[in-house]
Amino acid sequence: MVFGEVPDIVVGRLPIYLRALSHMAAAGQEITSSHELGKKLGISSAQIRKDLSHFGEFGKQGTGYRISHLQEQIKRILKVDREWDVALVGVGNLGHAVARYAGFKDRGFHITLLFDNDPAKIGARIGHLEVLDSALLKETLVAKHVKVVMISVPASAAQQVADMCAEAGVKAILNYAPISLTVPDAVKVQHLDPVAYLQRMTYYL
Amino acid sequence: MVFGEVPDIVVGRLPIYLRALSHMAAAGQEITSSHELGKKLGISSAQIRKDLSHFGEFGKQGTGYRISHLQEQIKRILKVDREWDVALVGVGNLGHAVARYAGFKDRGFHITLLFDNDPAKIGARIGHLEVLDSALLKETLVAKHVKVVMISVPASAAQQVADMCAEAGVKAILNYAPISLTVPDAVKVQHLDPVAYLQRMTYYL
DNA sequence: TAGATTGTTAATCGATTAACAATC
DNA sequence: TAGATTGTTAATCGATTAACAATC
Repeated sequence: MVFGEVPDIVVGRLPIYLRALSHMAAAGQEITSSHELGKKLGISSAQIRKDLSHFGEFGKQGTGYRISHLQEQIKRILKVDREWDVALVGVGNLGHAVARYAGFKDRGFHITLLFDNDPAKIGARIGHLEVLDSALLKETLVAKHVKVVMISVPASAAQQVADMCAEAGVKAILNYAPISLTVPDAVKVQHLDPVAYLQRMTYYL
Repeated sequence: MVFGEVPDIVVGRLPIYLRALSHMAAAGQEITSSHELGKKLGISSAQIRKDLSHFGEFGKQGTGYRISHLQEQIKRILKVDREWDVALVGVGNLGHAVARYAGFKDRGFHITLLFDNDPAKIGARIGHLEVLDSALLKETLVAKHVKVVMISVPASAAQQVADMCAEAGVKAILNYAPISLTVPDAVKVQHLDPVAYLQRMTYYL
């Protein structure tokens, strides 16, 4: 049933649904139900139906959801029915691995720019991309209209990089550095700190 | 004030608080307040005080929190006032970078075992660790009493690895593979899917 | 003391769940 | 038709916030 204020927590579950649907599709499955999906994800079927109802009606009573159709719809809602150019800043150990990771392309993201400030890395090639000087970061992001950036520089440099991204008109930052970034309201940030997730689990041990 | 059922969402914020406190401490700061911490993290001061109140009283009226003391207390609560042995399964691109990442050690985690099922990788060394055959995974985890595992194998193999970990008595799994794992209730899982986070942000673009 | 900040309570706000009519 | 499952409403549950007495 639609519109306006969809809770962020609902938006956050859509990629999870999409991921599960992709696996079902890859296994040749064509139809699923809120019950099946919920069981697979450890979420109640009611929640899945409620979440989806914020955006429209995608299923059929008595039958469930056609997987390909639901995938298309969620991709459209999340705006990953296209391909976003992504810049990656910092190509140390982790950044290098991120740059080589093949899993972005078919889920809506294309790494098109690499940056580092280490003279030993600038000019090097990773795959078919050349590592550019971070000094060119802001102007290049502006020139190429890049809206999505991944940051994998050391924690000490991450805020500064984020500031430059925000000034360059970037709207989404995925931060691999173990530090909480502060950005303007118009910019979204997600933090990817593996240790924080580990610590969250050790509480229960 | 204290005990029993602390909401998981509260537990999940403690590592974020700890991370911010570490940065303050590293900058030489000795005291902070719920207001300052909240501002830095984009969280209300009331929420921070409420969260902490689940575990005890760590501050002083009129003054705030002594950073070193609050760090110690949160580390104790999260059980990272010790060092956990961690096994890493899968040392491809990403796993290799994870194995070399230096940021685990001083936050409570020590990677002590590496596994892969690729004959070309088994026996190789990464840092001072030798890559072991995944065929030995279960028995080795049992023998070494490993409770924490990171999985960075392809999505197609992740569930199988998770199953073996659960059987081996592992209690916490950090999953880098882009798939939702199903595990027994006694096992905690956290998923680290960068693309899911990116998709969550493109919704707002 | 005056100012500041905690820990806690109660009120508000929002998210999840249960239930069911509609309908495939 | 009988069985199944959706989309939606209302009830429940839980988390966040506002406010303030206590007190450093």
